[in-house]
Amino acid sequence: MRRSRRSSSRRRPPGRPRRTSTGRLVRYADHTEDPAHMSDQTTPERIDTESFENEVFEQKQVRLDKRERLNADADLAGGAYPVSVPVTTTIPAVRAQWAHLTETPDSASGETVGLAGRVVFQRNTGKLCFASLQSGSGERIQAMVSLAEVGEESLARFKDLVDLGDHLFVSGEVISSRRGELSIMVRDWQIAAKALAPLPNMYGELNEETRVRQRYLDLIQRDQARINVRARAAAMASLRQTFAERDYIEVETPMLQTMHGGASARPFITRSNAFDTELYLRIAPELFLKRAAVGGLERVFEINRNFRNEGADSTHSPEFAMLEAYEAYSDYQGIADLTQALVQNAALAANAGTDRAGSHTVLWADGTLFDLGGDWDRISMYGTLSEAAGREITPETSVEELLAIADAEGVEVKLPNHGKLVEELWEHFVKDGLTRPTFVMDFPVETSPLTRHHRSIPGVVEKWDLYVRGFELATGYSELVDPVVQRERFVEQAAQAARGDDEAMRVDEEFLRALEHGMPPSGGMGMGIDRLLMALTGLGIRETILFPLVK
RNA sequence: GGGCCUGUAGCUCAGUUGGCAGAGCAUCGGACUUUUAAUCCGCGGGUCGCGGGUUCGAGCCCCGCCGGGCCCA
Repeated sequence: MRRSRRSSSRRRPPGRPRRTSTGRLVRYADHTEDPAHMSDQTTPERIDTESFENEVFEQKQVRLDKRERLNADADLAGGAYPVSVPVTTTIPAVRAQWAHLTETPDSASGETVGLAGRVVFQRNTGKLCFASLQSGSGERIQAMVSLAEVGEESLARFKDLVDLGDHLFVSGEVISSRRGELSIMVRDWQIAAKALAPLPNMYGELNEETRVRQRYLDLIQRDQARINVRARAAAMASLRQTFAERDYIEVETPMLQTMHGGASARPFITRSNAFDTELYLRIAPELFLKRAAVGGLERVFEINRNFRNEGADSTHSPEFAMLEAYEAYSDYQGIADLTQALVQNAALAANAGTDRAGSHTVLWADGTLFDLGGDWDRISMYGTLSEAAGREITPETSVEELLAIADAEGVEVKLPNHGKLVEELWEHFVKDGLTRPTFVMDFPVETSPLTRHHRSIPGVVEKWDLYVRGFELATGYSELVDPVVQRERFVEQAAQAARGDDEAMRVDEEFLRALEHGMPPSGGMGMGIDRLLMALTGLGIRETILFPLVK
């Protein structure tokens, strides 16, 4: 239904039509442009549908009208959006303290509390109204508004002004209802914040796109959405604690870089007005963390965002959180020990407060129990590839021979060289067979330009990939610290870039200059934080990121 | 980049062979002092993602574009 109203003097010029997520055009008066509070109290804001076709669907118009009524009889501190409400406690605290009341229906505590929550269910009868209030944590408590307790006027106002989705403050006695529901028998109530947009159905699920685009609704509506956020926060805190226990220092290195490096990936390009130059969003923090290591930060880590201008799917996001850590006088074996501890401690943190507390076995969203405990296997890339392919494959195996195998197996490799072929073939033959978390050790040299050559096997580098749940969760190295070899590797990468490999690195003179001052022998590691959460929760990457990039 | 699926009311979704645009919840009006997705009675609410085309007639068929998902490379 369309409401037509005469506008007051503050009529806006016609705004551009807004487009909803489904593409539907909606026109409405933009109340957010009001100079907030004074206008709330003084200016009637009416939607004018006659001259400007500002259209607001009925449910929103009803709420806009209620907002005005709330503001009309309130002082500056109150109205539809009061500056504060006098809470004395929280919904979870009341539930915890008075849980026993539910065992004896229709009982009273004698205690008065003030609390607030979002109205998620409403059951209004003639002289007794029920509202379920939900806290941010998802816990609920029932408010009961009775004619006998609040009087006719307050009850009528409640029924008139309170909608599903509003934040509501109630003050009253903690009781249990006749059905045993823990409740507040309201004596005073107040809108804590008026919702103009209607709450989605609280049963059933939002569709996947709405869950991602309007995560706030997802968080209001779905337990798992709240659990995911908390699991991520717990895992992050756990990572930092594990590092702190080992005397690591956390640093933050540049995200805007004049030269991107530290990984094989295509960068986002942006522009600095001040420097009048192109800048890259970093693809990895590695080259700065190594500068830190040169400077004497012997145990250093960073948890922050990287940006890679590549495809987005269920395991890749253009921006993603990454952990990198470097430890002087360690190596790729030592850093594997650290990585296992980081992940296992994070699993403990994710399980804290569940029935799996103290266990390394995590529960995935599909119901699978996945054991991250124990010591994880460390297998050889060339060894397991040879075994699976049924023929000996070594760093000496020729490109021609590898290409023949690839062709026979239908494996395509862009710009093939020995290293890329071995890695692709390994993924083809071996990767999918891994079920337990596994370190895959000793990679070909071509694809690892920042890694030290193996101490005893020619042609391979001291690098591992950690596979969990079928994807690469982390990668670790004995770091290359020889500046002469590092320069040779950069030059080779630059040649590949010149041949059209836009993932190859460029020669980074500033980084080389730092290395020439001497970096201690070190183990280094990088881990995808989003992927860690995927391993802990069994979710897709868009579920582990609170607000994933959407077009 | 290719293939398949998908977009309809505030939310979740139906929509038959091309023939008046539907349901549940939500909203609006009414009844109800113990409800649990309350119930009962009644009324509204639509740029069918956008733009073309075919047709007497398009939510449906065809073409293009946009958004989303899955699979493949």
